[in-house]
Formats: sequence, structure tokens, C-alpha cells
Amino acid sequence: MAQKPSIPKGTRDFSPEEVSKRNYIINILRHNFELFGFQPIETPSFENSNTLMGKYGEEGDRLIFKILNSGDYLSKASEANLSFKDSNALTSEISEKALRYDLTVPFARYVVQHQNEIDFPFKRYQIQPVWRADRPQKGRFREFFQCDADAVGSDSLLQEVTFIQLYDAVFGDLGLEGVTVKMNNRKILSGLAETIGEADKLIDFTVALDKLDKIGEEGVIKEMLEKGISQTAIERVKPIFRVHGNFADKLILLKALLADSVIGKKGIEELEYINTKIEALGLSTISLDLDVTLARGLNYYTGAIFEVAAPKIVAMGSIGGGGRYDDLTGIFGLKNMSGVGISFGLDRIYLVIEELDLFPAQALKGTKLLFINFGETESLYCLKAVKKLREAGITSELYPDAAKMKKQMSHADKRNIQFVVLAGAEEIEQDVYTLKNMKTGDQKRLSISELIQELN
RNA sequence: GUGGUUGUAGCUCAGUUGGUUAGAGCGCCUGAUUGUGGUUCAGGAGGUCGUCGGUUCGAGACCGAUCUUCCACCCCA
Repeated sequence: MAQKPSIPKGTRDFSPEEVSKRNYIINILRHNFELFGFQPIETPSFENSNTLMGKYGEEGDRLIFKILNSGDYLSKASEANLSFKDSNALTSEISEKALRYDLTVPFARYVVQHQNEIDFPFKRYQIQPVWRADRPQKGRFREFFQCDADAVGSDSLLQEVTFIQLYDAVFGDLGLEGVTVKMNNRKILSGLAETIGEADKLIDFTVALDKLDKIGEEGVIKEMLEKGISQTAIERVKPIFRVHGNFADKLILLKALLADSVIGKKGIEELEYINTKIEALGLSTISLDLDVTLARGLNYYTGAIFEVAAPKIVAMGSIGGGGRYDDLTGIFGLKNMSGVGISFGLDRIYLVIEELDLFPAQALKGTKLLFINFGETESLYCLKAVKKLREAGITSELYPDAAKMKKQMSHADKRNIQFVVLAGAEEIEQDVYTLKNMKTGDQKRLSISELIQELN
């Protein structure tokens, strides 16, 4: 055998069955996005490097796929960077474009670039692949789809409320029980850092705090100490390691802890507002939880932070996330444009639904009826029926070759086609079609109109 | 980027301390059955043992490099 072709690490091929299942999820997402009034946009697969670089932190820059310039790109590179093998400096000289890393930054660029055409507040959704030069592992790929809904141009917290309802609607339609939307607020995290006198170590503080469920209280304390956060500061923040109870209980604890922090109190106020509205409106499928340790997400979140946890019975990281960013478009020169948005991780949602066996049979519907091909005259007779059936909306096809019957029948069998039609000389003479149900084995002769009626 | 792990037929995997011609199940093809698939029976095809190099009289097995798989870290959907 010839050497096997392959695909790059962290990428995947999708079979017809997998595409059908993915489309099932995408259709539910799209339907709900539109039901909530979001409009679709699409942006290029690659952007100018300077649009992306520096927007995701140092780690993010490393994970961005850079595209080599066309032509003799080395001729423009500086001798100094070449001879010193300075990869970072050289990159900007030989690469001016990069693959999209997420959908939020391109969206911010889109908003700034099209600000005069857009009517604000603007709500858009976007379902496209993104690429990260990460090391793959379970549920982590180098090419994967993000499904984002964002709203810009409104400070109203009703947007946050709406996004929680959107999560509820989508996971309800998917039949995925046990999903928890965890919510926090950047202002709370800022307030905590401020209260304990470590405001300048906010990022280190939150990154360590975020790992609580993974490395435990001791691990978090150890990491905080390593990052230079003082023992007394840690003592003061310890109560949040052990918060419990419902949303309101946690708020009470936070109120006590953040009584002296203006920004912290603002965060509490926001969370309380959102929770009150959600309680009044009710949720049907998901549950909403306040998670003070939730700090995940990009540095640009300024208000609400969301993370969607898969049902506990499946071992899977987050299947979605989002938050409020007051100044995302600021980096592209458009000030005072607040945005808030959420993302659905299609590939991970797929894995969860697959693991829980929640794909409905209807997600896989293919051809319903295959006509067996007996030869020239017979196939034309069949094609006439195929045309009428298709006009009636019945998925049908004719086997293209007059192959052996066993081959044609087993083809129908393997493709899970429910019915076959056998039409030879005898049927043509009587102007009928022999319909066979592949499941039961039943056969009957029907006229074309009876055939359509039978299958509708 | 750091550490570990994996790779043998289309798929899932055996293969003893290095020893003749590398196996199984499933799948595939042909026939039993020239207008009847899924079951059964008989037969058949299919391998550069990831790749390159090394050790050895001899390598699927040992060593090195590289690619790939999966896992942990970092980070993240």
C-alpha cells in the first residue's frame, strides 16, 4: 500500500454522520440566536497580524498561527534578526497575517471598521472555525468552531440576563440536562484584590483563585505565596475558599467581605440585579450559580464573567463562556462602546451530547428511498418516479449502475435507507412500483400516487 | 513551550529474554443465491510492523532522531 496521507495534528475529518450531528447542534444554535434577535456576520479566516497580536496576552500570542508572507519573504528580513535567530523579532518581518484565534477580537475590529453602517445596539452571532497552535488533548483541538453571540452598544444589564436565557433556551432544545452557568464579576475580583491590599497583583491573584476546584485550597495558597501575595492578604480572602449555599447566600458573604470596596460593591450590585431578574423570569433547563473563583477568560472582561460547565457526569472542561467587556473596541480606536457576549464550544458540546447519547434519530436522516437499477429502460422509468417523489419532498435516489442486485440491496442496507423500489419489465407493464420496507421485509405494488402517499 | 505516553491489515488489537513464512476478530471482495439486503456457509484479497538512522550473524521487539496519538502542566472552547 502507498504511504498513508494524513492531516495536521489537532485537526479532524468529519464523516457524513458527524457532519449531520454537528449540523443538528448548529441549527439549534442558529435558530435560537435568530429567535433572540442576533444577526449573522462572518469575518475572514485570517486577519492582519497586528489586529490579533497582543490581544490575548503573551500566552495567546504564542498560540496564534502565523502565516508566512508570500514570495521571497526572507529577502526583507533584517540581517540582525536572522543571524541572532531572534524568532520573535523575525516573525513580524516575515509574517503579516495570522489565522483567527477567536471570534471576539475580529468582531471588535468589524464593529470599529463598520461603525457608520451599524445601528447600535448591535447584536450579532457568528459561527466559524478558529485556530490555536495548542497541544491537543481531550476536547482540545487546533482547529475548532466557536459559536458566538455578542451585543455591543448597550450598558444595560438586561443584556446579561438575556444571554443567560439564551443559554437556557439552547441547552433546553438540545435536551442537555445538568448544565450549570457559573457567573462572576470582574469587579468582585478587583474588589477582593483591593480589599486585601494586592490590587497590583490582580491577574496573579485571579489566576491562582481560578484553580481552586482543581488544586484545592492549599494549592491556591501556595501559588499565591509564590506570586508574592502576602500571608495576611491570603488570610483575609480565605472565607471565599469555602463559600457555599445559594446565589443569595454567597452575595451576603461577599457584601461583608467587600464592604469597604466601591468597585466590589458595584460588582455585587450587578450580580444581584441579574440574579433577581433571572429568578423572576425562571430558568427551564440550566441552573445559574455564583462562582467567586471564576476568573477564567480573557483579560478584557470588565464586568460579568460566564462559564458553562458540562453536566457533572461527563469529564469535560467548559463548553462555553463569555462576559462583559467595557472597552473592547477601544484598542481599535472606538471608545465608550460596551459589549457583552457568550460563546458556545460546538466541538465540546458535540462530545458531551455524544457521550450522553442525546442525538435524536432525526439528526441523521438521509435518503429514504433507493430505486434499484435494472438497466436503461427501467432506470428511466424509475427516474420519472424519483422526480415526482422529490417534488413531493421525499428524499429519493436511483442507484446509478445496473449492478448486481445483491450489491444494490446491501448498499441500501448499509446506508440505512428505509425503503427500496424494485421496478422491472413487469412493473413497467402494469405502471406500478414494488416498494419494499427494508426493516420489515414487506413488499407491495403501488402506483406512483400511492407511492407518494405511502411515504409522505 | 515543559514532562510523560502511543503507533503492527480498512478498524480494534495479539505478537514470549531479539530467531524461519507477522496473526486474530470485525470489515472488505467472490461464490452458494442471474428480481431480493441484514443471518448462515465456503473461499479470497489486503502489512515498507509510523518514518529515517543505528546496534546485531539476525530487529515488529533494543538504541537515537523525527512525526503522530493520548495525558498532565501552561493556557483554554
